[in-house]
Amino acid sequence: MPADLIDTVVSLCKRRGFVFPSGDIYGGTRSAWDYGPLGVELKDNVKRQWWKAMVQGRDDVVGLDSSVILPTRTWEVSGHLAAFTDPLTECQSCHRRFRGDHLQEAAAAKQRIANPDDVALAGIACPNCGTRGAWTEPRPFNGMLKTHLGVVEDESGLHYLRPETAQGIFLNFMNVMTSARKKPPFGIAQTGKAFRNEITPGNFIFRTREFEMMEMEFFVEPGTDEEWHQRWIDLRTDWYVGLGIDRDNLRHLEHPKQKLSHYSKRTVDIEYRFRFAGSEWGELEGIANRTDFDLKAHSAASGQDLSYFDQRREERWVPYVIEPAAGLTRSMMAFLIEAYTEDEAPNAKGGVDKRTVLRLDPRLAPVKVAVLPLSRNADLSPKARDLGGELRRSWNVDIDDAGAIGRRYRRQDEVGTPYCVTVDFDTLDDAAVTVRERDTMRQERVGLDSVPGYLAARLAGC
RNA sequence: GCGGGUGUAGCUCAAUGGUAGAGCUCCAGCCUUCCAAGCUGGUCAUGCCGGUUCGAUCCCGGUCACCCGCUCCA
Repeated sequence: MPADLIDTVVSLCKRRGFVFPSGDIYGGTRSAWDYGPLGVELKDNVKRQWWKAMVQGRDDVVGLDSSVILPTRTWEVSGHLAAFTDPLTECQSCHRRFRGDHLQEAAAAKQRIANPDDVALAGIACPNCGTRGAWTEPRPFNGMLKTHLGVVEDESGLHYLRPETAQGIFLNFMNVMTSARKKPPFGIAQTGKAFRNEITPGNFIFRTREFEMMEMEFFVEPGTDEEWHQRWIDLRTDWYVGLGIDRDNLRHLEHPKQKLSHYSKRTVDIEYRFRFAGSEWGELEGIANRTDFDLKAHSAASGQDLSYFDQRREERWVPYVIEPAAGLTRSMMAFLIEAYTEDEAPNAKGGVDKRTVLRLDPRLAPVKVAVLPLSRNADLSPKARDLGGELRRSWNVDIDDAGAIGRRYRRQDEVGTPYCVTVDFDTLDDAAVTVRERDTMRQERVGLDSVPGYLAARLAGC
């Protein structure tokens, strides 16, 4: 395994059309990536597996697709406008940046001053280099991206792009609960884009300003929330393992109390061993107990009752919310890194070659089957196209008749295609083909008519 | 946004103040070709803008992008 595993995978992604830098011909734009032909398949497959596990596979979760732009009031009430607007100041000596209010709070506590605002920033020494009072004027740094609706760019048209998809779920809580005839415990799930004005984007598709999330808000009776929280932590961890992530490359990180988000009572992150330069682990998903914070806040601000009438107890209560919130592009990256392997395979010259294989779960593989005519001669290509066309009704299929057969096997291995079907000269006589499996390189002769059934048995759930 | 570093084909690496080369990849052709084979041919590059100069990929300025640091958190 290469030491610079991430670099190797990133390079593979660009070379084979998984991920391109966005706006490449204009020199690229900071922190944005486009998903190429194979990348969009892989990303959609991850999303589909999440949806199957979280929505279609359960009778207590339903789906939703809410809009990116919501009423501005949403973000005032949710607390994001306040929480995402941090006054940042920079030490002009060492150029480190700090939260101005945090510096004042720390100094106030030290000097036993009640109100942090009474502490002058000019008197505070830089925690990094010790220089006193070399601070720039604190400037608000807003983590939300702004846009203006309407033809006139004024304050009345100011809107924000959602920094999480969850709020669209809270706003639709009553609509969904009554129309879908659900009652707690039940959940609402959605996937979609979210936007954050990150200070430091980077690590390939790990942190970007525009990103895709998979979120589910699970509404439960107060008092049962802690039990449900733990259950979802386990379920979500098992999901990654079930799709091929080694349990040893996953860990749970309990958020310390003082670092909890403004809405959270307890948050546990599922982290993956990305092996970044600088930090080994990176977050895949946060599972938060959001309590009744959001529903209560929106209820109070809108005047709409967002409580549930419990017929059994004959009383109203506002549900607590357990939220597994996953980064789609982050888990895609984790699946890629986990799947990347290099081994050795004999070549036609009698030597040994490096063989790169993406051992993706077949459910995630961008291409399920490759159909390879051994030669372009002897009418093998038309035969292959006929077979490919038939298989295409069920799966994403690649037909490749260019170059040596060994090279084409290797190409498919590199992008994780689980099965290759080779049409050879004998096919014309015996109406059979060779099916070759990615992981074992095992080959089996299968009659043409049996190929769809043979593959269907092995690609169940794809 | 600030500091430091880096920008030559898709990748790895050359070279030069005066026509930018190679290997691999990729594409086409030949070959009854089952694990990156062989032979022939082909496509593709000095990030962008400006300055100095007869002439700039090379020197200078700006800009953009990337990498490292400032932890933002899906």
